[in-house]
Amino acid sequence: MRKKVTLKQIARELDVSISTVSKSLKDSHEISEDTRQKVQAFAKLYNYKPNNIALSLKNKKTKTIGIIIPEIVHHFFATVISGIEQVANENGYNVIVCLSDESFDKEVINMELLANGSTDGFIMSLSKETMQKKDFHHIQEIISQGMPVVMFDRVTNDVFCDKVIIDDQQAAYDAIQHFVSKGFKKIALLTTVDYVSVGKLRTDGYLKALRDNGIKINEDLIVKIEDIENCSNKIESLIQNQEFDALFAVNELFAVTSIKLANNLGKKVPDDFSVIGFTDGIISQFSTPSITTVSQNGIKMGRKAAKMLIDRLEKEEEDELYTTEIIETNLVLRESTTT
Amino acid sequence: MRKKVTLKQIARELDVSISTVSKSLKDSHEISEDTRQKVQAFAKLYNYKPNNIALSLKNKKTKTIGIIIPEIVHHFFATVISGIEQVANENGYNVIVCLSDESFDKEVINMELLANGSTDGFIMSLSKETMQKKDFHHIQEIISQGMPVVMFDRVTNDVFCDKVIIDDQQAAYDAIQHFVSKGFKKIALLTTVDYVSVGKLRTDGYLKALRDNGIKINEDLIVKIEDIENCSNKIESLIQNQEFDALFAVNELFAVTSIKLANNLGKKVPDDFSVIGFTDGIISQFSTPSITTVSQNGIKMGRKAAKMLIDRLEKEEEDELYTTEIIETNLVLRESTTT
DNA sequence: CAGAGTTGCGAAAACGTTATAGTGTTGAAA
DNA sequence: TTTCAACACTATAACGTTTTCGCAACTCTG
Repeated sequence: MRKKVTLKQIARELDVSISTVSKSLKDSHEISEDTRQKVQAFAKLYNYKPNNIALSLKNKKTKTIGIIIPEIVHHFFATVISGIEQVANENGYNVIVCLSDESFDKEVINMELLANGSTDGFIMSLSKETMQKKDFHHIQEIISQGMPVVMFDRVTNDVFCDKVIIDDQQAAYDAIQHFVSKGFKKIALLTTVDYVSVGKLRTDGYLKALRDNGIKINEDLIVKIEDIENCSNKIESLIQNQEFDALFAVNELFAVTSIKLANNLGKKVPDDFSVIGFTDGIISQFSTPSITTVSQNGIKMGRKAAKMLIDRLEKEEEDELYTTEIIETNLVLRESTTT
Repeated sequence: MRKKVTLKQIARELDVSISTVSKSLKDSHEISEDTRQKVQAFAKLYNYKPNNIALSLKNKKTKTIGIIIPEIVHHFFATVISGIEQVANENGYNVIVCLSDESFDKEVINMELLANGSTDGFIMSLSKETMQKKDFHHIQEIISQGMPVVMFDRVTNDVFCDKVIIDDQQAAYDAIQHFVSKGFKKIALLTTVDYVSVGKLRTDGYLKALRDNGIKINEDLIVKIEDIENCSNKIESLIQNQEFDALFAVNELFAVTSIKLANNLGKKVPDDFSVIGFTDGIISQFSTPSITTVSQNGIKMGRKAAKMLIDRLEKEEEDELYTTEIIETNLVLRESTTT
């Protein structure tokens, strides 16, 4: 077993000081050509590579970004990580990923652990529980220690930091507008409970669009789903008992589920009603019919978030001006809507 | 801004030595009850937490696992990460994720970087390019430095280390056996080029099952796809020009694509032919018809891999006996096969 | 009351690195 | 010959910890 070689070992072997070795490897002019070459040759032979941990301790920076997200088995989050990783990689950073599992406690524990020197900053999306509790002290604490945080997608106004979001309300508005332009007036909504910020915003966009088009809001057409596992009943009841010609779902799962249930109940999408979903993931692309959807570009979000974080890390003056970047969405037309 | 407090600062404030502070916080009996309480109170007040980097340097272990995978926007890999993260978390480890993007160079660079002190070990799945080149020197090198590596899914026999795989050949065999038991004899295969180890193994299982059942192998029914982006032509040609009553695809994408194309060509699954895919991902669950598939339990693979790595990390005697764990698969029956 | 043991604390080394501040030798200018 | 600079290198501190060892000042014991 060939253990990693250190400066000290090289120094001992060549009978020079550690400083000389370090400087030789950095091509310092303080060291004679002769010595430099000797050291460099030796270092190359033994494949010397500086120890990251020692460097981190010395430089007080780790070149590591902490990512805290609710889950990873989720197309959108996976794309965001992918985007973050791209930019991180381009800038010599690594990413360390922690999953909160939608749990407040896990989010807190993981962040506090990583904040003790393991990362230079954080990119995060809030867990459901955190949003529900509205307790952000762990994030405030970390920011007040001078560690930058960038939030994406699931953000809160209660914390001052950089943010990357899509304009959820506008995106939903556009989707409804699309329906209206096709002549649909009876538009159902499948959404989440209000404490999920993005659900709320998308609902707001739906309501605003209806209002702006002078369409009366029918509460019976609005279904708020709490438990994503057992959403079938509510959706079935909507399809069976209400009359509507279009349906807007605030996520992929609701969209595909409603299509499947409609099928079972003898209704066809888009013949009996059109469907627009949210988040352009695998499901929307590959279900039959494929689903028209509001596409949130996760890669772009991730790249932007990483760029914002690294920018802040690499300029020394502390800038108290936080910005919120909005990533544009677009409607991807597929088979679940009539043309 | 309240910067993190260190032992040194506490020592200065309380006018004791650093050693005393450190020992007090560890409840050492060397320190008087009085001093201990004073220090602990102060530390609590200022929310002292030891610096991970300093600890890593001192202990020569980082409590961090490096994960190197080809991509993350991929349901299977995401589930594996999820499994790894669970076990890592339970054991006080963090995970640092690097994506090779299927590139040999990126795989090498990332591993070498992390190997310089950043992680205690690796869990990895080979990139396509690495498998094609059959160049594993970077992995050998890291193992020879005494850093444990666990490979999963895309592994190689050329490296001695712990591995976690599914029995690809057997799983494929079972899928074909299922077809045969339903009375199908003309079974098509949609597979990858041979250098993708799992593709090769699944193909072998297909061949063996046919042979064992005395079914003549018809090369016209075997389609090897190189470029996953442009697989439509080959698949269409298969569906149009060949006659078969069942189709086995070595991944989800091939399965769903063939169903969609069949649809376009006026054929219905499972009425005209049955389909079994591989990997139980989102697509198989949500496509219409939903797809019968060989389920590889990614979570389980990840958990197992993490367990193997951590076991090796936490026992001091170097064990040269490497094991290969096989995670069982099972056939999830859905709508794409007749019952 | 001398020697031994206990108590409570501090000094120092170590992990691997870099940067700053020396130090001794040489050669040249005054 | 003195003085000063240049050269080539080393020593040391620092990053934040833990841990071993040493050392006083007590408290017993006989």
